[in-house]
Amino acid sequence: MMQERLSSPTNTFSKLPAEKKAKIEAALLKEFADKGYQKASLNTVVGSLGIAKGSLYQYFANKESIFLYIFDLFTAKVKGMLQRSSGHELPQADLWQAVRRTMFAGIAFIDRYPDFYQLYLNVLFEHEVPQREELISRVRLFPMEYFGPLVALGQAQGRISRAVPLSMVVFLIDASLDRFLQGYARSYLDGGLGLATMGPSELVAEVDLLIKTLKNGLGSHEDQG
Amino acid sequence: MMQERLSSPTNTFSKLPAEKKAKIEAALLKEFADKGYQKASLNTVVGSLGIAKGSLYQYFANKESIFLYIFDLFTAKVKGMLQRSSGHELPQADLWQAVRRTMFAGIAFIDRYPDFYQLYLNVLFEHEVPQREELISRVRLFPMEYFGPLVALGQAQGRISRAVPLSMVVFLIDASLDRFLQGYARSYLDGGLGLATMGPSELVAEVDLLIKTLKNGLGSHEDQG
Amino acid sequence: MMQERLSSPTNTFSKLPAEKKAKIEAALLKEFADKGYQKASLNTVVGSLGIAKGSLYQYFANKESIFLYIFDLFTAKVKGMLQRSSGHELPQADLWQAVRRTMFAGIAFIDRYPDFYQLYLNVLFEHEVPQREELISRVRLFPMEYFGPLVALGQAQGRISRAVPLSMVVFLIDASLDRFLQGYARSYLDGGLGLATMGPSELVAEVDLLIKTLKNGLGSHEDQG
Amino acid sequence: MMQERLSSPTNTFSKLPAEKKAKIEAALLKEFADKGYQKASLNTVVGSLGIAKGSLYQYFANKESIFLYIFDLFTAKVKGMLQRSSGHELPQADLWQAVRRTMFAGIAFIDRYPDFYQLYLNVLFEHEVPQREELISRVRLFPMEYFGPLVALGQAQGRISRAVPLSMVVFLIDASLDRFLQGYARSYLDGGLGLATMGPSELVAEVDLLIKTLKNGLGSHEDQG
DNA sequence: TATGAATGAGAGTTCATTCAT
DNA sequence: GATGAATGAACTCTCATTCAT
Repeated sequence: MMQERLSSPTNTFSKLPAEKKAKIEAALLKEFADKGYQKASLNTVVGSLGIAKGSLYQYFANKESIFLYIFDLFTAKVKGMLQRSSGHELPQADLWQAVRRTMFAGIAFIDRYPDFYQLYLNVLFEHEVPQREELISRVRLFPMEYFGPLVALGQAQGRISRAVPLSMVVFLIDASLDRFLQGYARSYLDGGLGLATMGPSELVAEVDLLIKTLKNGLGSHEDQG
Repeated sequence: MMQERLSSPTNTFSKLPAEKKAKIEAALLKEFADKGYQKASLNTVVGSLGIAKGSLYQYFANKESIFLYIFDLFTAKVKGMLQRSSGHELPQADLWQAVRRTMFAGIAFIDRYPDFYQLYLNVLFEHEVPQREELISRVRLFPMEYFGPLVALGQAQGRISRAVPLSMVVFLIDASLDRFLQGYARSYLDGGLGLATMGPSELVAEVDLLIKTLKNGLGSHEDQG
Repeated sequence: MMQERLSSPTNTFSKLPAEKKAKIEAALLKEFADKGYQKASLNTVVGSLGIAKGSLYQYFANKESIFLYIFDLFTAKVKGMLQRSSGHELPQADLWQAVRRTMFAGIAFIDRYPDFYQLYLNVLFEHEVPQREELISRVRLFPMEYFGPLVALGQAQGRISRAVPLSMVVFLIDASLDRFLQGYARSYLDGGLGLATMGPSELVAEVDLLIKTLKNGLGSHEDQG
Repeated sequence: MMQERLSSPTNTFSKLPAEKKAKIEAALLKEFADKGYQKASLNTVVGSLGIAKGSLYQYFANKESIFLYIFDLFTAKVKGMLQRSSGHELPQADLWQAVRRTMFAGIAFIDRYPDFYQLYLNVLFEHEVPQREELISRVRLFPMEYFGPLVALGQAQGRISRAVPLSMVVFLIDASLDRFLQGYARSYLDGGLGLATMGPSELVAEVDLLIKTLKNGLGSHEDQG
C-alpha cells in the first residue's frame, strides 16, 4: 500500500550524507517535541546545529513542511514497530495477546523514542497544528484496523462478549491502552498507578492486570447484570 | 478544604465592577482556550475588550499570572459541578451511579463551558504551560479522591472485585471517563463511536453501555479466568 | 465630496505630536520615493528616524497601509494645488489658460514636492504596487474631469476644432503635459529639450511655445488637411 | 555605427548551443519583465529552467550583468525593427509617413514582444536600475536621431512650420508616440481612448487621427495665432 | 487608576552570491 | 564546465512588557 507524503524535503536534503541528515532530523524532532509546532523555533534549531538559517530552506519549503516531514518519520517508526510486534501472530491470534503485545510495543516505543511520542501528543492536543486531523488519522486508525478484526473474530468464536458492540470493545481497549501509555510517559496522567517509577517486571504485571481486568470486568462475579 | 490561589490578581482587579470583571475573564478565557497559553495574545484580548494594554498589567503581574487566574476559575467551576453532581449521594452510594453521574456532569460541563474544557485540554498537553503539573494535579486528583472511597466501599461490600487493586479500578474508570469526554469534545478522539453527532438519548445509552461493560468486562462469561 | 481612505493609520499615529508625525511622514515618503514600494525598507526608515521597529506597527497595520497613507498625502497635495491653480478661473475660462496654469502648477509641484512626484512615477510604472489602478485613477482622472468640460465648451464656441474628438484633444494635452513634467523631473525623458537646466523665464517661454504649438499644430499653414 | 556592449556574458555562455541560449534568454527576459530588476529572482529563473544556480554565474558575472545583457537584446530588437520600418523610405521621405510607420512599428513591437516592452517601461521608471540613464539614452536617442533630420527637411521644404523649433517638434511627436504606445500597453494610461480594446482598423483610424491632429493643431482654423 | 506609546528581541522567509567538488 | 549546498544579511511583522503621563 503506497502512502502519499504530505511533506516533501527537497532533493538537496535527500542527497545529504546520512549522518548529517540524521543530525538535522534529530534536532528538528527534539525542537518540535520540546516546544510543539507553534513554539518550535527554527532559529534555535539552526543555532544548535551550527548551520545557516538559509540551509533549512534549501532542505524544506517552510516550517510546515519540516513539521510534516518529521511526523512522517514518526508514522514510519510506528508502522514498523506495530508490524514487528504483530509479525509473528498467527491468523487466529488471540485479541488479548495482541493487546498485550501492542502495550509492550508502546512502552518500548516510548522508551526508545520518547521524543516521537511527545511529538504525537503535541499533535493530538496542540492548537493549529497543520493538517492535524489528517496526521492523527494516520496513526489512530491503526489500532482500529488492527483490533477490529480480532474483536470480530473473538465475538464470532464466543471468546468476546457478543453483548457489547464491537466499536465499544475497541473504544475501551484503545482508551485503556492510550491512557496507560500516556501515564507511562507523563506521570501526572497515570492516575496514581505510579508507572514511571516501576521496574520492568512490575510493569509487566501491571499490564497483565489491566488486560485481565478489561477482560473480566470490574464487578464481582456475584452480581453481574 | 482551603484552596490556595496560584495567581494573584491585584486589588485593583478585585475591586472592579463585577460586570467588567466578568467581561475581562470571558475574553481571557476565550483567548487561552482558542490559542493555548503560548499563542494567546494579550494584544488581541485588550483589542477585543477595548481596554488599555496597561490596564491588564494593573490587574495582573504578567501573562503567566493571568493564565493561572483563569485556570483558577476553571478549577472552581469543576469543583462546583462535581460537588453538585455528588451532592445528593448517600454515604453508601453505589460506585456506578457515581461514575454515571460524573460522566453526565462532564458532558454537561463540556456543553456549557466548552472553553473551560478546551483550556483544560490545553493544559494537559501543551508545552511550557506554567506550573502545568501543579495545575493538573488540582483537577486530576478529584476523581481519585472521589472514586477511591467508593471503590473501597464497593470492595468491602463485595460489589467490586477484590481481585483488582483499587488503584487499577480507579485508573480504568478514569481513563474511560476521560477518553469518552475527550471523544465527545473532539470527534477525532472518539475512536469511531461517533459521539459528536449523537442525540441526548443515544448518548445516555452509550454511557450506560460503557459503564455496564466496565463493570461486567469484555470477555464472554463462559471462559473468564 | 467625501473621499474614502484606502489607508488607515491608527489612532496612535493620529494623536502623535504634529512635528513627530511630519518627520515620520517625510521619512516614509523619502523611502518610497527613493526605492519604490517593493524595495522600500521599513528597517531603513525606523533606522533613520531613530524609532523602534515596532513603533511603525503601532502607527500602521502593515507596509501596504503605510504606502497607501503616504499616497493619500500625495493625493491631497495634488488636489490642493489644482484647486488653487484653478481657483481664480471664471466659469467661461479659456482651455489654454487652464492648460498653461496646470503646467506651471505641475512645475511648481515638482519643485516643491519632488519626492511626491517621484512617488507618483513609481506608482505609474512599478510592478505589484498595491491597488495601483485605483491609486492612479484618483490622480489621473483629475485632468480629464478638469479639461473635458473646457474642451467641450471650446468646441461649442468654435475655439477648438470640432473635427477632433474631445477624447483625442484631452489625450494630446494630457500626454504633452505629462511628458513635459516628466522631462522636467527626469532629464533623460525631456527628449533633448534640456528642461532641467532652464531658468524660470526660459521655462515659461518653453511652456508657452508648447501650448501654442499644440493649438496651432505642427504643419505649415499652407498645406493643412 | 558600432554599438558597444554594456554587458559581457562569458565565453562559456557564448559557446552554448543556440537553443539553450535562447531558452535562458527568454526565461531571464520574462523574469525581469514580470518583476522588474530589483524584484526579479535568479532563484526563480534557474528553477524554471532546470539549470544549476552556479551555471548562471558561469555565464554572467552577477545579476547586474545579466540584466544589462537582456537589455542589450532589447536594444538590438528595437534597432532592427526601426531600421526595417524605415528601410524603404526614400531620403526625402515625409515626416508624417515616418511617424505613422513608427507608431505601427511600436504597436507591432508591443504585440510581438510584450515582455521587451515591459522591460523598457521598467527601466524607464523603476528605481535603482543599474546604469539606467545610459540604457535609456540608447533607446530614446533613436527617435531623435531618426526624426530630427526629417523635421529639418520638412522645415526646409516648408511643410513643417518654421515657427516651432525643431526640438519642440520632436518633443511633441515623441511624447504623443510614447504615450500612445504606453496607453496601448497599459490601459490605465490611455487617457480614456480605450486603445486596449480596439480592433486593428479602429487602431489605424486612431493613429491617423492623432497624426492629423498633431499636424493641423487643435485650434479651429478661424482663430489661429 | 488608567492609559497607550514605545520598545526590541525574535519570528519565518527570501535571495544573490560563493566555492568545493 | 557544470553543479548545487551553504551562506547570512535583510526582509516584514508580532508581542509581552514598561513607564511617563
